[in-house]
Amino acid sequence: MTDKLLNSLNDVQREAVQHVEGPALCLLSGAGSGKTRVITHRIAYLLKYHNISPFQILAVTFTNKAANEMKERLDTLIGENVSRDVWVATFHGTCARILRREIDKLEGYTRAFTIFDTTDQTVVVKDALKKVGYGDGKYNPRAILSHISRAKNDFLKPVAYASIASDHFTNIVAEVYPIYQDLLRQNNALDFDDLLLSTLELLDDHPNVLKYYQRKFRYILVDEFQDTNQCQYRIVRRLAEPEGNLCVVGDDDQSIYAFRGADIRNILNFEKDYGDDAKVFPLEQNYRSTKNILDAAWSVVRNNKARKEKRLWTENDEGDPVICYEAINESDEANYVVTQIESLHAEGVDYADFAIFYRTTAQSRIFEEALRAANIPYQIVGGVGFYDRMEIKDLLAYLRVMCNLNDSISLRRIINVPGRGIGMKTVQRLIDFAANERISLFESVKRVNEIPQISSGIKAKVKRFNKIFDDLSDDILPSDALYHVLQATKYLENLENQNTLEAQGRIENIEQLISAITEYESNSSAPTLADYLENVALTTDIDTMETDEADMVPLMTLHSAKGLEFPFVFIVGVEEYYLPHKRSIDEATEAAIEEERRLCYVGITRAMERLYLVHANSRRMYGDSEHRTPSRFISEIPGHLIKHVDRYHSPFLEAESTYEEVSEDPMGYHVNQIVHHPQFGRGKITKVSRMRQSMYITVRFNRTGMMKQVDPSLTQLTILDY
DNA sequence: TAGAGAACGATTTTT
DNA sequence: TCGTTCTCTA
Repeated sequence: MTDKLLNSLNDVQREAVQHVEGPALCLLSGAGSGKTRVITHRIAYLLKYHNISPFQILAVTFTNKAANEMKERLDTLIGENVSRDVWVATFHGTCARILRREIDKLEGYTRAFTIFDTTDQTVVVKDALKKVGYGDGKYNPRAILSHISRAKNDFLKPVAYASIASDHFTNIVAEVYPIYQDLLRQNNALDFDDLLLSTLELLDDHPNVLKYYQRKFRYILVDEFQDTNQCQYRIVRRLAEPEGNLCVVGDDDQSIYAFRGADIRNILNFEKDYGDDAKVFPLEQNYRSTKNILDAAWSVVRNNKARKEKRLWTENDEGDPVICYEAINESDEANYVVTQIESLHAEGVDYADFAIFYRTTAQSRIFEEALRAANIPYQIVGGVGFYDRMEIKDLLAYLRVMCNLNDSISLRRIINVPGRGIGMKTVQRLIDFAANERISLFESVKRVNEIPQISSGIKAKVKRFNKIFDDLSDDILPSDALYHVLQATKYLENLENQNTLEAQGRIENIEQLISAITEYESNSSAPTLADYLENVALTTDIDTMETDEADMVPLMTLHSAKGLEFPFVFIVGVEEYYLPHKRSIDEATEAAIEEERRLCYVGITRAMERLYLVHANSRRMYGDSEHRTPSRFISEIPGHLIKHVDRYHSPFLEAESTYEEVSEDPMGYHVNQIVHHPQFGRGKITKVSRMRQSMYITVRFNRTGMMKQVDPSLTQLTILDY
């Protein structure tokens, strides 16, 4: 039986899975080297052969997507009965879950706490700025927020931060930070950083709590370890302290979130931190890309100084050279990509097998337009999230107030939504009253009668609003809460009356929200409003978008591309000022450029079969045309791996003109036949063609999803089915 | 209080 | 240039 679990692994993977004794384990996992496979197999191995209980395992990821994927793989590997008891969650999810049980041990919080997103945070910072007398908009709330966030990642509480504040701006931040924190507490709210920081505080200051979780989690696994910040690393170290097995998996070359506090030193110094206890396994065999793509990726990333020396290898084919297209301008760039997609699609490549990556979200527009014009279905991955839509935020704000009456930020959002005649002045009076009486805004709304400055007509309106929250049971189901709000506010009727296309879209979104809530309730063993809202707060995009179903070209930023793979990849805007980005160049530090180089590396290593690097000589920027030069990263790829083309010299298009599509090969092969290839396995014929005297059969292989052109006179294909 | 024009500012963003 | 946020006025 052991063999069955370990059979599908290569030697290093197997060793890593079986290395159970000795606490610290670090897997230096290159792109496409099967790390999720190792993590899941390791969990299965612990459960099956080391008698570990599933309750004792904690697996932490960074994204919900990764967590879900891991859960699914575990389900198939060890069965749902066992896998559901393994704690698999994101860092923030893990912390939220712990805090949901323990937070009343921290001063000023209750278990009904709300998680504030970036929008909420910005409102709070603006309030805090006003409070300390900088309400004139001189300071950018987002800049202040990012300083506060960074401070929290470094465990700097307001007092500690104030003592190190040096220049003018940080001194302002030092003034705002404590007020910001007070406001959060008054709202019974935590921001994303607080989830981590408060958990760490809880573990540090409450030995009983620490002991409980240390005993519980005897085996801890951390995915994407290169993306952990100091706080996250401290949390897992703490939990793993006694005997705990800490297994981290990561790749320093794929660390691209330094701007969010990720600290590459965590992975570079892991061995130092754990001394002789640390065992490092490098996973260097790549199962994803062609040799050429892998070599190109390496030739770029090797120029970084802050990295562990390693080089991926593969048994895959050499493949095509990297295609570097020099476009005249941004529309030529978009046209080229679309033309390539069209002609490859005509050869049988699915739209979903392509991907277009760009550095900045603004770049997506021209590609959207070009794709739309060419009637090619596409999909923006990770764009404006479903939960960021206005109508969804409004309705969820109602639910948030129901759950946590102290959440004044949400209350303020909805007090006049839909419009009910409670204006800014009235709201300000309510806020002032709350401040004077040292009560929450909700309490102030309740006691509106005591505010003389508010006219009796408006008082009635405020009372009518307040009534929405009367007589709600504590354990109201999220769906019932939503129905109650929709009914009490006539939100849908309001939209229907607007009779616009936009309103129609909003109504559809609300319908989607209803089904999302229903789905949550049927999936959850104990659905509560607080738990639902937590799920929403910690989910970026609606994960129910079935990417497998629809055949669309995905468009995304290089950041969003991490963890994914596609047969045909276009990286666009590979120019100085985009990649590396102007900001990073202006920073003039080695570290900033190295991060951009890693971003480029991540993009390159997504490609399985063919990679296109596209750059334009000129580009319209903020109005006028700008000259652009190819990225320095392109020149880091040696000549034999890359083929430079432009509008007049396109090798693949040229080749096509000599191709002639035919209905059947003389040997009897035809389209849609299922065939077996000695090396690649089962596949389906998508095209039969002739170039000069030779026949070519294009086959799409099931296992890899790759398209290959096979010469049937050289390779033995077995016809399996029709 | 809502809606229209001015003013601003434009990397990336797992949670 | 263009999309979002803010401010002022009807």
